[in-house]
Amino acid sequence: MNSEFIIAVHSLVLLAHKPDGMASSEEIAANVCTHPARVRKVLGFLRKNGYVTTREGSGGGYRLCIDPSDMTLADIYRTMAAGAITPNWCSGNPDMDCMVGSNMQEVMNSVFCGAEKQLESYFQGITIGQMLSRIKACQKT
Amino acid sequence: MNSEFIIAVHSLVLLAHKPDGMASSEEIAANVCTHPARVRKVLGFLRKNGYVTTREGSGGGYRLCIDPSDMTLADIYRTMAAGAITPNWCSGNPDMDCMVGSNMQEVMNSVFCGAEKQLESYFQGITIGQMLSRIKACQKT
DNA sequence: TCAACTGTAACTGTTAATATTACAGTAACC
DNA sequence: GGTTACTGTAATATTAACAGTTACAGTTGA
Repeated sequence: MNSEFIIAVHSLVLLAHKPDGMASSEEIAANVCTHPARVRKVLGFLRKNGYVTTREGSGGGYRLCIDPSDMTLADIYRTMAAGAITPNWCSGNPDMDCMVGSNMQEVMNSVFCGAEKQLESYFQGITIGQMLSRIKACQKT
Repeated sequence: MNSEFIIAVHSLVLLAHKPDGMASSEEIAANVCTHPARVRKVLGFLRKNGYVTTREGSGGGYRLCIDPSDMTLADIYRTMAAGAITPNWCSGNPDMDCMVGSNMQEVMNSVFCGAEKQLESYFQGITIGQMLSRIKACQKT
């Protein structure tokens, strides 16, 4: 899985946890352990998809604009990492003579298409709100 | 998904398709479109796990030693690519003060652990024999 | 006007992945 | 018994992907 998915999820959980639901890229970056510029890039995507609002200028930052219990990891996966488990390397070649070699790409593609759906349906069952609950549960123990 | 998984699946389907169930690394490599040395490395793993037998020397090569309908992609995934969708990049840090930042790794880990299981159960439903059938179906159309 | 932000693009360094080379070991065949 | 055709494996390029960083223009509040 790519790290932008992780950064997005972590950022949203953090925003959901903050009482005022707001934080700057610098504050988020320190919590995630990465560079503020990366956070800005990732949260820029989330803004374009309507998950957060941003305010530029002094005192600005990012704010959650969807109920954490309405936002699933599947939404974030589709936005930030769609196709992440499908390999970018292909075996075989449609132009070759052999039946196996020439059709493998198509069959492999359908296999991974199904795998993506399977993964999405799993992520569909996990919300940002639940992630926060799990974190609270960790804290107690 | 890593390419070794692809190479393994492709090689096994090819072996299952061949009338004598046998091929050399060079022949497989040409079909997969990679280098014979990579094929030998991957099929070495498969041999250690009992999926193929090898014969060195002249006239040697690789031979399938399990019924294609008994071998699932889950078996191959576990052998060649276990943990492939779990990110190697981690956000947060257990030592930090913030509840979110300090527990995110553990929670994220459990999420991807579940995702792995989900993926494996999907792959469990696809056998090498089925892959070959799908390829034959492609050919006809 | 200054200070604190976001939005982006460009660049760098590092790691991971793939391709390639090389050679020792092994078995069949004449 | 020598030659040829293979596997096994390690070492070494070469390339692509990824995370980190810098830089600066644009925006907003005080």
